[in-house]
Amino acid sequence: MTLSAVEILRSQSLPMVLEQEIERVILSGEFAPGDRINEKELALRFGISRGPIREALRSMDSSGLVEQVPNRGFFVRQLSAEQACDVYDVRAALFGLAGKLLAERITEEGIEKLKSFIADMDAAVASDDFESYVKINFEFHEFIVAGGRNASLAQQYLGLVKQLRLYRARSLMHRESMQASHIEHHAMAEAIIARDPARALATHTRHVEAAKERLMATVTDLK
Amino acid sequence: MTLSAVEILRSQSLPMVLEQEIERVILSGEFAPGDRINEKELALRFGISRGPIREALRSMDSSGLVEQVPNRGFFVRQLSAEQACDVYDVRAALFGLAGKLLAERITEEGIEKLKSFIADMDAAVASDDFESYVKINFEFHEFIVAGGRNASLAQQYLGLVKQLRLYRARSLMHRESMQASHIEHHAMAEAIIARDPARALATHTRHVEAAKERLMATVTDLK
DNA sequence: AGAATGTAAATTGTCAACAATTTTCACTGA
DNA sequence: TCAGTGAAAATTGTTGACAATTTACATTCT
Repeated sequence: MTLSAVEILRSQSLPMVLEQEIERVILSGEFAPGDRINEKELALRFGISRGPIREALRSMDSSGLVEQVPNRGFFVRQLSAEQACDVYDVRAALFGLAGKLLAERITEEGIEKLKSFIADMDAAVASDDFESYVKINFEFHEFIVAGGRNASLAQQYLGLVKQLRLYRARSLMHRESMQASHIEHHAMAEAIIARDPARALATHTRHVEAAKERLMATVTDLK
Repeated sequence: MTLSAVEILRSQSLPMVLEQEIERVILSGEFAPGDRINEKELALRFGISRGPIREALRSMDSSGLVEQVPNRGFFVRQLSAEQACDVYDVRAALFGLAGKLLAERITEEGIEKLKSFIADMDAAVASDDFESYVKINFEFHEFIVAGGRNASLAQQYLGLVKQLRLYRARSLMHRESMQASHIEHHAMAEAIIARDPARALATHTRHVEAAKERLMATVTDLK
């Protein structure tokens, strides 16, 4: 059921749209972590006044994408290696919960969908198609989180993933880690298909922890 | 090390202070869940214009305390029983992580502090002093979360606790559950003192899950 | 040359007014 | 009686202007 154009405009206020746009600008890397955000410049760019811009930025402050310093303005949030580790740990806990809930609640059709994700990634790994793998991998994780049917969890988790993109503002996955990561996917899927919540919790948590370790192994300044 | 008055004023902007004030008004129950928030009224109350009020509300929207409906304004967020359960599940996962981290990182002095919390609550339970128990219990939980030394975790966790106060806007703990709750505290403390992360994870997660079940047992409309 | 100082420019913080939308409520007609 | 209608009032959304603060930079002094 798709909403009509007018419905969308009704449900989306200007600052809400702005939020998505500014988010896009930041996550695209145009504004780098640590950069100061000039309100006037943004207002000019979108052809509106500073009021809605500030509202959108205040909202993004709460969700951890920007930081406000009184009288100095908004800055794109910068994540240190330690902070990124912290976020990864929280993400691991939440993803574990998502796996557990999914194991409890998944439907037969869900299991079929899950299997097709795994098969598609199998193919991508076999043909060393990194681009496809990253794309499917992303959808796979979204599927798991959405399948937990817990709006609070989904919101928090997605917020953390956005925050992590601020760390080094670059890809969170490297080609070399593709196979190792996918082996974990198999263990996760097995637990879900077996509808084993405890095992799903463990495998899903471990998957994010491993991703953290793989990423941190590539940086030198980890204290 | 306490900040000087001028330091505090430097670090706190008007909308930031407003946020705390409005939060206080909401959590105190003066504005009930579902109530519409009149911007003009708040502006008049604090003697300022609507701009900073709106900024503060936008921020609170992101953290889940209010909801904005385009052209209709801000409403105090209302949590259904199902939504409260969802939040509890997320909180349980985060608190489990806090326990795990604390078990890994707690100092000797931390362990002494932990023991004194337990002793104080033992005394409160023994003398059936519910008021004291609630107060110490709150500080005990804050201590655990802070001890995890993970800012992201602490922020998310505290946000969820605030959200839960919107459910029935009333006490999340009843006198009858004091003893049951405290038995769990002992198990948690044992795991921490033993510096056993896995057991800490399990006992802390279970503690919040049990709190959820105790609360939900008192309401009838749980689907 | 380099640090310190003072002034101008730029930027953020706040406000009051206006436009757009929703809500209220008296009125009408079946 | 009550659903429908339509203006009036109230409320939200947005803007441009002004005040407060910070930043940039040229000047001075050591």
